[in-house]
Amino acid sequence: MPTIKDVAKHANVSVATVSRVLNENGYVNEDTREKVLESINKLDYQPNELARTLYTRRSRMIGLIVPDITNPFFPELARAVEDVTNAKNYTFILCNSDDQVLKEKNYIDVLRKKYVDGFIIVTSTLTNDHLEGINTPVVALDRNFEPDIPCVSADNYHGAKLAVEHLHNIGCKKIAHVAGPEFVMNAQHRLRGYLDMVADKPFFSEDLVVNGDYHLQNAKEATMNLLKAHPDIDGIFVGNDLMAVGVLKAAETLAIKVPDQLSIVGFDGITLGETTSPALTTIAQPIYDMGAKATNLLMDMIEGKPVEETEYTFPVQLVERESAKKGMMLSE
Amino acid sequence: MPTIKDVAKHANVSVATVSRVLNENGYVNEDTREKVLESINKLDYQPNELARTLYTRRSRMIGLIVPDITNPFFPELARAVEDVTNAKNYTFILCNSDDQVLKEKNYIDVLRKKYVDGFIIVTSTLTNDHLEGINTPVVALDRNFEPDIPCVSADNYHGAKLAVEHLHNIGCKKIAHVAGPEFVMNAQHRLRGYLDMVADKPFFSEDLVVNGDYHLQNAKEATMNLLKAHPDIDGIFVGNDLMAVGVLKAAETLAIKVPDQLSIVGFDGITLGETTSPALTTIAQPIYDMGAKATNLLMDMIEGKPVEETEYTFPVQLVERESAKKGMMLSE
DNA sequence: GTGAAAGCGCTAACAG
DNA sequence: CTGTTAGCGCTTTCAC
Repeated sequence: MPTIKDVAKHANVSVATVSRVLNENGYVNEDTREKVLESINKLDYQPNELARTLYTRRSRMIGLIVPDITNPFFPELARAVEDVTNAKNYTFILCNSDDQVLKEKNYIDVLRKKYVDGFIIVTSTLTNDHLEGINTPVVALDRNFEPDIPCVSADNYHGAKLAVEHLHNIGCKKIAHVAGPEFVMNAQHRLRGYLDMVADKPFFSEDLVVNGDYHLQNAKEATMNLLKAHPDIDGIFVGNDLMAVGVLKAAETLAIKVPDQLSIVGFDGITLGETTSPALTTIAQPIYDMGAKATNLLMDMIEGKPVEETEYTFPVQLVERESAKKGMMLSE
Repeated sequence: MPTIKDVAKHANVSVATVSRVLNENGYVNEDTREKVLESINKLDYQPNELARTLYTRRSRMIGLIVPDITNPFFPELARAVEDVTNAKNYTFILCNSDDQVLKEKNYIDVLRKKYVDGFIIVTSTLTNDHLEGINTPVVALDRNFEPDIPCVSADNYHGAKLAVEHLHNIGCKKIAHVAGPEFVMNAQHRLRGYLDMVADKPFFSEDLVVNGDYHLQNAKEATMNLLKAHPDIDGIFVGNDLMAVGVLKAAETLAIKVPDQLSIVGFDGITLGETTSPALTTIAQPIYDMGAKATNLLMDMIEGKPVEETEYTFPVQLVERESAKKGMMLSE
């Protein structure tokens, strides 16, 4: 691999001059410019990013930290981040935290040592203390974790209300909620949305809310218990689509027909929801747009552009598929 | 951030000495060692990986290139790679190629400039020509693409036979195949396995094989056409689980009952297959083990250990769930 | 306009 | 055993 020195020698100039044409910075005679460019071409010279980074302290890499890469929501998000970073000639590094602060911290440490230019973090457990002394730009995605860190997320509260409202509209008389982990901000908002819709209804009692931890299996088990204790539940709003699949499974196991006997509405709008039987009615977030927005935002911060807002909330949307339909109680 | 110089000054030694205790290499007096260690602690010094890399040409990073991060198979694989790289103090960079040589090449270029120590590549389109001049270790995963590149994959051919055999055993009389892309090696092997089992059967005709391109939607459409043309098909071996979900969908759309009227066997053993209704009978690969093996293999190559074998084939296994069951034709 | 030289933070001869 | 020094490949003052 040729170095800048080789190019300089070949073109009969100094390395400084080569560097100047490389970075299009400083004066350089048109003729020598041509000469240098020619040498670069001839030698197939590629600047060494690393050496560059060592000096400039910019690596053109960003880190994306997500809690669970096997939840399809995050690959879809990652896909957006990838496209934007690529388009801007950046590289992104995907990190999986399992929602463990320790792993998050570790990744941040490792990546900072590699001079990454910024982080996009999906986290519930990280606080400013962990970020202390980091002057690397950070944007929060999907879950906001510190007031002064720009955050891109969906309108979780409103989405939850939308979901419950829909279940109500199609005639459900007793609506339960399978929630995400308590420590996850968006799960809280979704829960709150649910509660604000049903808390004053006569059918409501606190044990209509169970915890599924954003995991399929946990959701399935929690739902089995829920449905056994309350056989008259006819609608469930589930905190995310992955868990909703678990709820679907639970219903199947108990031989409860969806949507005839039980209507289910999920949250997220991941592709997985289209493929279940019945296909999942859900509150869809603009996943790709959110990922892209977060990435663009981060790039702007990296490039020193001022960030106007600190909170970007994306609208959500009810997607009617099969798991929640107007049924027999339509007349209501 | 303190540098090695700061530590040297603090400990009243030269940078060389600090470097020596850092790398545990060369002689250094126990007392001065202590002293240096103390300074390192006091200053909370962290060696700059980048500067190190520039000199050693080793970055402790590897690249993982996969064709489609939104196919759950690959996150599961990535998960294994992540765990192993972390355990060995490496970082991995995930790249998505969309099965496009151009993107693959581009990623390889970019990452090489960042001095990554090795690549794990899932590809069908890359050839040695593209890797020419790369003296970075490479291992192929899931799909072998060049004879002299070590490859970790599953026994696709045998798995396919297993699948067809199972369909046969439970009484299927007319077994079709939804294949993956022709240019993908493992898809070829699976197709061959199928053909070797059925080519001499009276029911067989070439149009029992359709192409689903390893995509859910394509598989669904292809299957709709297939089932319309051959309503008497009672068993389908599908090239991967993702497509099998599409096949399930197709059957549902046509009001064909699975497994009562039609048995379906997939391939891969991804978690998604447990969550469909009916749950997917499939040929499971040891996905995590394969990912881990490939990573360990790559690490060994990076560390200069000799590689004994060049082909690591993992056994596959029939996982019986609900989409293929002994049905009415059991008596056969 | 262009080149010499210092330096980004670290490693590895080479002396002593 | 330890320090001096020359790089790794690039960028950027500062002279000329």
